[in-house]
Amino acid sequence: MGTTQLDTVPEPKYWHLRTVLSEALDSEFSVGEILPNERDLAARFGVARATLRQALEQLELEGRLQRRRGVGTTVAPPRMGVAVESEQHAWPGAFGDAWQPIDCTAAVPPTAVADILETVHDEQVLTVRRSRVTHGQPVAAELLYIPASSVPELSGIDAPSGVARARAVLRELQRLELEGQDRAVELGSARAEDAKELDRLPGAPVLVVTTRFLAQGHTAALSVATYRADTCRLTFGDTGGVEIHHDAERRAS
Amino acid sequence: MGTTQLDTVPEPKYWHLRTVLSEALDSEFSVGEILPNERDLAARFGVARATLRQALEQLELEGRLQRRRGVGTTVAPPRMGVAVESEQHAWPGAFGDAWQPIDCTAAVPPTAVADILETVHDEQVLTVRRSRVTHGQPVAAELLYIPASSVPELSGIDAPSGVARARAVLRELQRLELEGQDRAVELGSARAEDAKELDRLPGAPVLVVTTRFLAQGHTAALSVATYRADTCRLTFGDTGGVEIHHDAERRAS
DNA sequence: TAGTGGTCTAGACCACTAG
DNA sequence: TAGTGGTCTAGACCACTAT
Repeated sequence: MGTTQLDTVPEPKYWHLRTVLSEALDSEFSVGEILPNERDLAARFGVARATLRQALEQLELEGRLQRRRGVGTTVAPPRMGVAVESEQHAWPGAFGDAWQPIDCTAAVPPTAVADILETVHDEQVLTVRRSRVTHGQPVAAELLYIPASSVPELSGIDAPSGVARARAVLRELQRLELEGQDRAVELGSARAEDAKELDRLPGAPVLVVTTRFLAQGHTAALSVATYRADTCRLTFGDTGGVEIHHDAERRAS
Repeated sequence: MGTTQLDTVPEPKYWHLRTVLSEALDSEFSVGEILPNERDLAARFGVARATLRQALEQLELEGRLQRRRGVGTTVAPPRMGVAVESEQHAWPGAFGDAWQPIDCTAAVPPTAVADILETVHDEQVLTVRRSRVTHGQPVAAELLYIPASSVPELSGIDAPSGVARARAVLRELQRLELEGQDRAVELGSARAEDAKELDRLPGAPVLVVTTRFLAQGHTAALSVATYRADTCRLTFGDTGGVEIHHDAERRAS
């Protein structure tokens, strides 16, 4: 037998496979290299394709592999560090922020958002879509919810929607005094819309960063940003741009 | 056909199922309630069990469901907010920190860790295991790597290992002046050891929080904490204990 | 022991990409 | 059009939990 026999608690095949593949990736493959296709790999390891896929899914979740339909499975580059905290204590859209406004609409937000914004449940709020691109790759999609009460001067602005409108709204926000902000990170799965923007399939794992911006004793804006969990490492640095050794990190078992 | 026909881009069954189940959870189930078993559910929706499971996996990833072998699938409570930033600018083990020391050993760390600590690759470092429990439930497991050079006075301490040793090491750490810290969050999958401590299966999704503690111009300690991604929402609050409405948040599609 | 979720198989077909 | 990964099926057996 190829497998160890005296397993007191038999390890699932896919988990063992994950380990074997992981070690092979470290020693025998370099970034960007294409792996054999799933059918061949499954045959080579003597397992069903579904089992092999379970192992590949794990490795993709860990950011080690990248799979693209119609193309193949490649060795992923180390996750890129994406600074989140750098925007601390500044409104979205402040100078130097990493986001690109896409458009702006007025819409009734999900009830969850309405609750946080303390608006009535069927009241429209301004919704700015933004996207964040790093090294030419889309890494995050954001929805910024802004109650009309946060930008009272907005009526004088003509652009009814689109990027111009988005910029105008963000400009108006800067006039308020920012009293603080609040951040949470959790795991989620990409909604169809976000998945498209992030160039992933629906349900892809994402890190959801929810930020509340406080002004005048209320939540003046709420940002819900979804980052690709496979390619991103969110950094919250106190110490400036000190870089952690990514390459090494991934071997940390 | 039971399915809608004019699907221009046919939605995968499991994704549609996820949506249907998600809505059912919102409207027809309450926290802790047990769902019908997978075979029944699959039959009821007219799909194979594997497909049904794909939908359940999604919902579990999103923290909506909890599945336990031999027991069943239950509706999960809202994710709990776990404060990460509150420990800012304090050494691990400082008064009021949320972690319980488990033990302390000396061991050669993974090369990744050695690189960050700037130790020689086969040099032993102190390794403190700690765990974090909230509301009676284990939420995170941590490995704290401390080069011997960070705690020079340690030789005078007798406890060779175990909790006492761990406490002693942490106490020694407080003597250094903390110059800053550095944090990163990324998605990972639980190693067998962590999985056990977190009461999950190996490979379960976790949020890995890596913190570097800087003193004397070097990385004086490195913390790698793995949080259960299904039950935890990591919070980084500037504004004290303002609570976000969890319940609502989960409906935000 | 009965019932649950977890693993695994051996197929089939589909959607997408590139030559 | 050939080859890839993505979806789906209908089974089987195993590990675990409660009774």
